[in-house]
Amino acid sequence: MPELPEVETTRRGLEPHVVGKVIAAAEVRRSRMVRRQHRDRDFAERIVGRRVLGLRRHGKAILGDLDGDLTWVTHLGMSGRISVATAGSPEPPHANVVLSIKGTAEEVRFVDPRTFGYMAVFTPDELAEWPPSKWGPDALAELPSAAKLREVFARRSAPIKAVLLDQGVVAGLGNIYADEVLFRAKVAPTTPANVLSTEQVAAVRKAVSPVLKAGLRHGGTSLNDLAYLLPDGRAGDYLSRLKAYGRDGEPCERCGTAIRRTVVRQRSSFWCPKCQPS
DNA sequence: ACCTCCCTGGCC
DNA sequence: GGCCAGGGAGGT
Repeated sequence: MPELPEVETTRRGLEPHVVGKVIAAAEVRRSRMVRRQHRDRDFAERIVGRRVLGLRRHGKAILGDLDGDLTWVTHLGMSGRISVATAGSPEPPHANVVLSIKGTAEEVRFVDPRTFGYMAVFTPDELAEWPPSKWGPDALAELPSAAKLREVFARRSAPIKAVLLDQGVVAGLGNIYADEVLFRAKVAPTTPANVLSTEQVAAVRKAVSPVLKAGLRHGGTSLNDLAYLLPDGRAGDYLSRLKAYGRDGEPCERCGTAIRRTVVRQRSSFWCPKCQPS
C-alpha cells in the first residue's frame, strides 16, 4: 500500500480512530518492523501512554504527532497496510504490530507480509536524522513550479521515470502513479529527464495533481492481491481506472496501440509507444 | 548516480 | 521451480 493516494487514504481512515486518543498498549510481533527505531526495542515503551495530537502525511510517510514532542512514523513499504478492527476479532496473517487504543474496543494493526514497511517513534533530533528528512516537497501539497522542475530535470540524464520515483525530487510518486503521470503527459518513461522540452516538463507537472487526486477519490489502487486495503477493510477502486500501469498488451485508450511493458531501473513501466514517443 | 538486497506469497 | 510485486537503504 505504498503510493501517495494509498498512504493518504490510510491516513484519513486512521485519523478518526487515533487522533485525540491515547495508545494503551503496543505489541511488536516482528522486531524487524521497528528496525528504524534508534534504541533497539523501545518502540512500545515510547508509544504507550502517549496521546496522538494529530496525523499528517509527507510523501509516503504517515506522521503522528504525539505528546512529549515525539513523532510516530509509519511507512508502509511495498506490502504494508493499516487495519482498524475490534480487538480480539479474527486477524489477517502478518499483523506484525498491534496498537490498542485507550477507551475504545478497537485496535490498529500494521499488516505487512514482506516487512519492508516500518514504524518508529522519534525524538526531534532523531526525526531530523531520519532519511525522509532528505525527501523533497510533497507531490500533492507542495508540488514545485514548472521552472523549478525544469531546473532539476536539466541536471539529470536518468530516465524521467527514475527521476519521478526519486523521493528527493518530489515525495509521493511510486511506480503506478509515475506511469500514469507520464501517460497523461505523453512522455515516454525512458526519456532522459534533461532532454524534455519546456512543454513536456509543464505537461508532466500538470499531470501530477489530477492523477493523484483521482487515485484519492477512488480510495487508491488495490491490486488483485488485495495487499492494499483501506483501514476499514474496503478495497480501493482505482485499478480499473489505470490507463497504463498493468495494461501490457491492451489497447491504449487514446490511440488503440498496444500498451508496452519496459523495465526502467528494475521497475516495470507501462506506456503507449505511439502517444508517448521516445 | 547506479545496482543489490531486504522479505513473503501468488501465479504460471 | 522461476518470475513477479505499490519501496528504499546501503554500499559501491
